[in-house]
Amino acid sequence: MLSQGLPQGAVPKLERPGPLRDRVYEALLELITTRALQPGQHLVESELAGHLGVSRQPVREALQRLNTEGWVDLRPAQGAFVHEPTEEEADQLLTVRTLLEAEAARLAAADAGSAGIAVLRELCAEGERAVDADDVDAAVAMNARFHAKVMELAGNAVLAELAAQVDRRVRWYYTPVARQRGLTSWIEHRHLIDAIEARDELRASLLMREHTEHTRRSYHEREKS
Amino acid sequence: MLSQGLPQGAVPKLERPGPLRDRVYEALLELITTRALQPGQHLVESELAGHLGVSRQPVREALQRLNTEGWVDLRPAQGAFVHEPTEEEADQLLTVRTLLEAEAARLAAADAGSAGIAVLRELCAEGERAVDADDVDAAVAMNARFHAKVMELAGNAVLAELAAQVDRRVRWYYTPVARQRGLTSWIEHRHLIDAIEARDELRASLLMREHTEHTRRSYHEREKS
DNA sequence: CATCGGCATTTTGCAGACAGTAGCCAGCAG
DNA sequence: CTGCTGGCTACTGTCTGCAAAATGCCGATG
Repeated sequence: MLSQGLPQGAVPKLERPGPLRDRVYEALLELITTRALQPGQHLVESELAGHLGVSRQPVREALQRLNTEGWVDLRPAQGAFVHEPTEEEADQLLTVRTLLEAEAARLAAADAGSAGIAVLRELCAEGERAVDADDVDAAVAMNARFHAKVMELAGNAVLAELAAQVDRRVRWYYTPVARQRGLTSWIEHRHLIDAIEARDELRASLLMREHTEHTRRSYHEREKS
Repeated sequence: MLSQGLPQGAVPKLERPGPLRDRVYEALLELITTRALQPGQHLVESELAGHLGVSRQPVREALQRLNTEGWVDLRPAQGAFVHEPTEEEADQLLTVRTLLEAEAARLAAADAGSAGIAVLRELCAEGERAVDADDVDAAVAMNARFHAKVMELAGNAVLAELAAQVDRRVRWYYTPVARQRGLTSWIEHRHLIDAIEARDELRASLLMREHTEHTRRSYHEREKS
């Protein structure tokens, strides 16, 4: 009897490696976002396959997905290239992000429960601690989790999925500047939570819009220096 | 210097069959949107491959793309199933569409040229003619082109791409009802054009929001009958 | 010296083959 | 009759092999 003392939970589904293509996908995405693969670089299937220790097929499927999500450009009969973000595209992407996040804030304000608000406050506090400790990586991570939680409270799965993709790309483009503005960001978060708690949809939406627009402004200011 | 007098665009690039996976993708998408493949149906790779006269590989890649775009659900080690839209999801999708279209209308109002507005009026007139002729298919097609043109005038490629995906899925969900309301729709289009021409961003945005919301209302009314 | 044509290499696109696994049915013990 | 177990089937996931297309280079030529 092997199946005797399994203490409940903790073993949801017996850790399976999952489809290879997904792991390849995540590996490549990691390499791209960390700039290990630079924009414009030519990605050779067999090269990646050899480097990751798999065949070309999973690599192909991962590249297909990265292509539809806008991370790589797949030119027919020529191969995959890491997407090169232009100024214009970055700006447009930020516009869309502002739109999606503002709507999420509005929806969250419309029907957030006290439990969700408590979580937001907790995340916010944790983020501020990270900033105080000068732990930039942790602060960035907490920022992402905060926005994701707001999105979750909005209760719109479609919106959440789109925002997740857009957000990730925005973060890719704006990482340098995003790492800069740590403190003021969390003050704005606090105000946003207050608006959500007050069920003030309009104010929550405007605050979030302003909040994300600050990123754009920081970027353009940085550009001058 | 050969590349001298090429009057920009207009060169069809010598129609080539294009990658097989793309054609498979479009074929499958057509089959799904036309309900030839019903929601929940199990798609067997070898079956599709045989039916289309190609190998499994292009089919797999097409399914991957359809999966990331939300048309099919790809359950590991079990295969692909046509996505089954739920009431909740359809509603959420419509919310997002409203959001994107309204923003597009605002942006279009912000910087549309007279040339673009002329095209809109032309499309509108053509749509009305189709309605008068009771040509429902043409009217639906013109409606899609009209919205696409507004999106183009917005000048935001990222927004346009997202909206294109969302719009197509919305049309899939709401085809029965969408075919109904033909005439009033074009009156609203006219008002929208007026607002864009007047550079009235707020009014354009609100009109578009109202316009797309009508679809939701029509759907819920239909539900009762 | 510049340019054009052809060749070789590289890389993708596609097809077929093999292994692993989930689901199902029959058979059997209780 | 019911519940379990074993094997079977069909499908997916992955790997390898082959042919076509594009690129870049090199030599030939005006």
